[in-house]
Amino acid sequence: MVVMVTKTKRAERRTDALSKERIVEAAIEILDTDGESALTFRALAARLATGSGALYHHVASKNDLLTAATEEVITGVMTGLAPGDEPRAAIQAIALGVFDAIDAHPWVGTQLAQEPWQFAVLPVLEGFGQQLQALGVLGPAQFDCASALLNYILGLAGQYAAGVRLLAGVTDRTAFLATVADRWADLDPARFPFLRQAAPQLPAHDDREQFLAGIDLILAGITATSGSRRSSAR
Amino acid sequence: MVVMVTKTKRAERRTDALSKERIVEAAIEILDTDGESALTFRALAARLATGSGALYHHVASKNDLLTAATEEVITGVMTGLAPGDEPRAAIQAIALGVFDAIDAHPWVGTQLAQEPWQFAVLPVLEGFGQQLQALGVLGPAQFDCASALLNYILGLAGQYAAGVRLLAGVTDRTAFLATVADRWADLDPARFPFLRQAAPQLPAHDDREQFLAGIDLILAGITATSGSRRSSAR
DNA sequence: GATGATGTTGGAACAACGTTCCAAAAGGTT
DNA sequence: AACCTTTTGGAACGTTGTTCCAACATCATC
Repeated sequence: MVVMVTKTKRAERRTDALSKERIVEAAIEILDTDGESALTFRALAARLATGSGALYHHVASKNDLLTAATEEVITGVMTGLAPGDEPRAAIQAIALGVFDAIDAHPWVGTQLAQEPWQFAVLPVLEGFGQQLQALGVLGPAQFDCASALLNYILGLAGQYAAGVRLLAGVTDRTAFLATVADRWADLDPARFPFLRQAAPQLPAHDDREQFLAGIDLILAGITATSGSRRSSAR
Repeated sequence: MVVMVTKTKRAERRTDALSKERIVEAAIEILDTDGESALTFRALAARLATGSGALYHHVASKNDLLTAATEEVITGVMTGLAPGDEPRAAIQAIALGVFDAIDAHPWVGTQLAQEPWQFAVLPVLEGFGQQLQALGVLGPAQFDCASALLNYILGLAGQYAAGVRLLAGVTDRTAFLATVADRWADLDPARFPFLRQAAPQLPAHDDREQFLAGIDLILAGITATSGSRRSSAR
């Protein structure tokens, strides 16, 4: 009983001690509950009952903070994956994991779309590459395919995050899509026949399902082009 | 006096008169020459030899300004396309047009990746949809495929723009990619075998070529899954 | 021409932000 | 106790988007 209080006083001295982990955790809470625009160093300092200057002893900048927060979410996604799947299923699992993470934390989508060279994307790209290798994709095509998958996800990340940003309080995504559909339906019929025709299916569609459809499309392309025969549709 | 009929005689009053077109034009010049961070209402007012307040009589907000500038560039791309092409070639032409526009104006990439619901993306999506229809893609798959192509482009747009932002003055993109490659080569071999192996080909690769490879991949997937013949490469 | 009405201009002012600075406090070591 | 290092927290700085408002220009009407 008495042995527990031996060393490491530093960690236990003050329960409210500041640390990068605690700051990132508080930042994620603010981002999740009040949105990206609510994350300011003043709001963060207020929540942690400290001053802005103290935060800068643990965090280099706001960019550093957002990067760390994104990293936290993405590594959580990648470590939670079941290994040993069939390559195609594994790729879908990775993609869906990122999608769900962005669905739960839309600010991650903004961050990934805006800073795609940050560390957080590397585990995703690595995961794609490994599975493509397992799929039998050869040489430089591996990187092309992995990059295509990643770009597709990053594009959707930005789109999804922007949608949430436009909602700004409205929790109903269907209502948002209905608004977009209305705008599409009012477009010039001569210039936008396709969008006018596609508008009705916009509010009804399932984001997650369409996302997976895109992944399957790319996977089908990979299968078609990387096999022994080259399907030149000319 | 009840005489207040508007005659809408918005004639040209002065040659140096302010207008939304002139403001957008000046904004594009600043964005192109000095980068996205250089575009402030003060810098814009200085370049147009006026005050910030005057600008707000023609432009609602900075977002409005960026949206208008992006629209200007994208409509320029879409109207410059030669019609009557074969569908697959037409899709590639649209994609390459957007890619080249982002290459020439990296801030367009930022804008598209960040605000994908703005008007500027609609002509692109419409173009894809029309060509897919011509390709014989049926029903809801049209929208899935068009959306996949668009998301891929938007993801690459953000990635490309972020790369330029990180360069910040260095004109050599190869040098930037070499830096990234070095960082990849230093990764943990146990966790990142694929990226370490892919690193050497990073500085050498052609962005435009890889971009087209991704488009071809998606097109191959479309052909494989939606055509009359199903190329089951199993 | 003079006169209002209407819209434009330009610069000062405001609130908010990220960031820096620094004096006080806390903690650890001798 | 005395000293040094790290941490804290709040004030202050410079910059941003935006608003406000007094001066100005333009034009239909007297």
